[in-house]
Amino acid sequence: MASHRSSPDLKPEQPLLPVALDPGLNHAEAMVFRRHLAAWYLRHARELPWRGVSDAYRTWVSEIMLQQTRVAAVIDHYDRFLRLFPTVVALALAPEADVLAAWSGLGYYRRARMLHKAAQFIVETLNGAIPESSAELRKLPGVGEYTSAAIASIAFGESIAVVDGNVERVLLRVTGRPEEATAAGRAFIQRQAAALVPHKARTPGKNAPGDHNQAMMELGATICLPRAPLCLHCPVFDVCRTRGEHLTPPRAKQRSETVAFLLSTRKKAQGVEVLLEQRDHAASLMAGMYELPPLPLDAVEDREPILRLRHSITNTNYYVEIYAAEGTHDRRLRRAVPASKDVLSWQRVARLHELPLTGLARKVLHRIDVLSVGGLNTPRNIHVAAP
DNA sequence: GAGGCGTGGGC
DNA sequence: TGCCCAAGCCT
Repeated sequence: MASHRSSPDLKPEQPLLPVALDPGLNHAEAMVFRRHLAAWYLRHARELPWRGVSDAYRTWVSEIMLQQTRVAAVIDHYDRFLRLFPTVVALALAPEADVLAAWSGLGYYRRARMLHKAAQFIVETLNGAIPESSAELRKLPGVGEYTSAAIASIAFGESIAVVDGNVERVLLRVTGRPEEATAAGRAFIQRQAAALVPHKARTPGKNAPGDHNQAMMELGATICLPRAPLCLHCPVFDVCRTRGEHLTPPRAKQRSETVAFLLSTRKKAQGVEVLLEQRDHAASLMAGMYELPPLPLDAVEDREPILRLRHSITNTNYYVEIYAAEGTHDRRLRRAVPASKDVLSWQRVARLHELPLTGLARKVLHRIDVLSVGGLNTPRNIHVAAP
């Protein structure tokens, strides 16, 4: 690196960096922040299934599930996933389709594939031991900056800051810095977060860094909310420079679209079956997963759906209509399905929970009571009146 | 570095 | 029924 001193006769082409304007917390503010946050977390931490467990595998699974996913959705899947795959070895040995089936409804299915791959890597090359440092964890597929820091601090007490969407929002509001999607903006947040993390605990049973990181996220998730922050309940109100007001860039626009799917069932000796379509293995979206056969809208113009619901995928709000074809009687609707025969198959409803269903298919089949939660019940009442 | 990848809650 | 997002990662 060259010297930063410039010769006096050299005219600077750009103004000097506005170092004096760096709005980070000073040392005293950081101390107050950390102490108040810790006290608050002790009293207000939610009881969540993955809290208070001392099993790095479980921490890892929970953190992968929590990526861009709401706590409530994770709670719905976490216990069942761990019953099916209680150890990293069990996960590594399972067929990928089983892992996807257990993930059905959580979204971002690549996470499940990468989790599965990482488990196989751990078993085959690391003797089944989950790496204990953030640097080593970072090498696993599906484990990035956030997740490596989260697992290392929560499961192993490493003193490293996690920065997720919650932490970023909290730190932007506390410091008053406007949100900007630039390297400088991210570096600022990273510096602030790092300055707040406690040292690794020496007392056995204590985990100051892990608790602090979870407290930061908990604050963002329950108090420092995106829309209407609950500032009067905030433990760091005293040191907050904005108290809820901060600048954010405009968000991407949303689209809306109407789509239709076919619900076709038949009765066999072994039980009721439903017609499903398997998505292309090369599809970018939900590759290889099963869904109800899509119908062209012009094939259903004169009909009434048995079910309407909303389903959003990334930037698109889908208004979904489900049309029923009973047994083999309704051939016209059945023939309107554009899919080729080799991607269509009849699946026994009693075994649907073993299939990697898309979230929408799962939701529809559940809604009309073909598939109950967990897939344990036998089907009943397939004919449902339109709402 | 931008864009792709799912879903459901809430107003 | 429109819109905003939530404990990110990979390419």
